[in-house]
This record gives sequence, C-alpha cells and structure tokens, in this order.
Amino acid sequence: MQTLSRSFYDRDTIRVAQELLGKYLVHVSDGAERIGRIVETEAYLGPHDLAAHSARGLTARTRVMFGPPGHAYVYMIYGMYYCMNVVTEREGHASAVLLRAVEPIQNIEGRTQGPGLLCQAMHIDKNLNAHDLVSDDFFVAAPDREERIVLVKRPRIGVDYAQHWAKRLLRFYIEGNPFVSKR
DNA sequence: TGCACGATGAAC
DNA sequence: TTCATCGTGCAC
Repeated sequence: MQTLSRSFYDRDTIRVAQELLGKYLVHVSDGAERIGRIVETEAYLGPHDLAAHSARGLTARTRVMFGPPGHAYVYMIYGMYYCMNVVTEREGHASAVLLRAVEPIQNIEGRTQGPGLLCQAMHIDKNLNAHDLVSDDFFVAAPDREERIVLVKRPRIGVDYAQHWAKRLLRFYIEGNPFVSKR
C-alpha cells in the first residue's frame, strides 16, 4: 500500500475525483486501522460551482477548502451526519472531492453506502476536519494491486438548487459495485 | 440574537 | 413524502 502524496491532490479536481476510485481510505484510531475502498465520489469545483460550499465565499466552515490540497474537509450535515471531503488544487482554489461510499476492507462495522454512513462506519467526525492526509493515521493509499474499473458519470446528489451546475456529470462511481449509494 | 435550511438516512 | 436534529450563514 502506497500513501498518496501531496501532488496527487494538487491537480484538476475532476481528475482527482475519478482517480480516487479504487483507492483505500485509511483511518487509525482507538488502536484499530479501518480501511475502506473508495467506490463513489463527487467533485466540487470551486467558488464558481454553485453546488460547492465555497460558492458563498471564505467562511469559518469553508476555510479548509481554500487551504492547501491533501487535507480533509469534514463538516456536519442535517445535524446528525458528517461528510468527508479531500481538498484539491492549489491553495486559494477552493475545490474538494466528496467521498460518498466505500467498500469495507478491514475493521469496518455497519453500512458504508452514503457520505453520512461512510463517516459513521470509519469513525470520521469534525475532529478530523483540516487533518493533513499526508500523514500516518488518516490518509488515502493506492493498494498494491489496483483492480481495473469501469467508470460511471452521473449528476451529483442533493444539489438541485444549483441551477445548471446540478446537471453536470460530477458524480463518479465504479460500475456494478454493490456499495455505491442508491437514489 | 434569531431563523431558515442543508453535499443525509430511515421510516412511513 | 416526512421527519430527526443542529451548525452555519445571513438577515435583522
């Protein structure tokens, strides 16, 4: 397993979102190493993307999105779930990739299909917001042998308010994978 | 200081 | 289709 370096995240957000599919998300906590294989992502392109949190400018919450790539952007949604993103592109370009689903690989309890469930199962909460993913306790890694995948592109979920941005094919998942979220 | 609402998930 | 539940952003 090879931990992804900063340069992986410091690239076009759509490309990062697509290439994250098949990679392993690893979180070490409470003496357990939890691993999930990323099977579904969504790209949020920056302040011009009306579906992105950064479209409303730099705020306390979105500060990490405006920061350097390779950091975790974790926020609470609907008062009860957390969503996990990886920050992409150069510092100042507020873009990120939402991790929507993983396939359980190691030490995962409960369901992982959907951004809220994924965080719950992998013990990801706001304490990990702004955490550097180029680290040894919370990171993304390329497995020793990456399976070949068929990429599917669809509109993003739950962003109908974002006018024409809601129609763009910025949700990516591995075709046929049973852990991709429904809807 | 107040309030409407959301990158969700589960029940009905 | 409705509801649980609360931090955030923006209006007063």
